[in-house]
Amino acid sequence: MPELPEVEVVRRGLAAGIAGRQIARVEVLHPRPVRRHLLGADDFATQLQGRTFTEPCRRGKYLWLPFADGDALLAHLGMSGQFRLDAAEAAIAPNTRVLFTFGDGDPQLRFVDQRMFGGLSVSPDGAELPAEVAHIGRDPFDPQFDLGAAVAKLRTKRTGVKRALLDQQLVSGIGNIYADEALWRARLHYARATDSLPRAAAAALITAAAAVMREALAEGGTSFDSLYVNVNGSSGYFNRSLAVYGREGHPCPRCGTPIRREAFMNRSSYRCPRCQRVPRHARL
DNA sequence: ACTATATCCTGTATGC
DNA sequence: TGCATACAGGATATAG
Repeated sequence: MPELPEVEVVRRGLAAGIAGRQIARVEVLHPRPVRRHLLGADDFATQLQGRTFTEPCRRGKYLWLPFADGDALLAHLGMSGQFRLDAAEAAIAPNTRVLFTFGDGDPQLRFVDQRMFGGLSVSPDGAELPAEVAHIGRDPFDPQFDLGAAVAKLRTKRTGVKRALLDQQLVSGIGNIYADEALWRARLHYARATDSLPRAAAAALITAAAAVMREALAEGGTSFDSLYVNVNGSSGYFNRSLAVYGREGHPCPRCGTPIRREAFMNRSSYRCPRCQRVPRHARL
């Protein structure tokens, strides 16, 4: 759901909405989203009081909101996390988990998360790069992203190519939706063995993932329902441009063959059975 | 060391 | 109508 383009839309919304603002009060309405803050919800709220946000940062699907003092608020949207900027007097939406009130008044920052796979925590000295994010690979939007290195690393893996795309330590930011779209563009089956993939094919695959995510960002991200929205509560339009994801039975935009949905890693994978043939040596 | 699987969580949709 | 089940899937702990 929120993958790189969606998280970037949120980051930009936060840049406009909270940079430079000082926190007056934090209220944790549900403890689960702050479970990674090991000192507990009360400490989380107390620690944040009086801090001033600077420009928000992102790597892959991780967000962090640095403070002027060098620490940071670390955030992951998980499956259904949202940041919303709402007037303090506006009704509290269902599944609102954490409220941030600022010294300058409106708007409030609200963290809403239905499934609570995401979460917030304070990362000491995390302004530059939180320790919790250090193991995550650079994403394709990162100026220091190294395509050659990513290709080399992918080809050393002994697994299927979709697993490799979803591995955030290899290339970050890609989730189930953009993995399927990239595989379709590169005409690869998800179970194609990474170690049998020619260098050029691997490069084309990662480049396709970057391209589809860039196009999605330009459309404001992908959304199927109200679970992914920007800080204003509205959703992007890229789902209109998806070739295969969520399109079981619809014709492949390239060859017209009906798209197939298959179980994969406890979730779904969508592919064109003609453009993306089962490889001789499939590897899941 | 590396790869694969189970787990967390809630709301919505579907089947009987 | 009501209850049970499937599904959405990101990241990580744990198992192999």
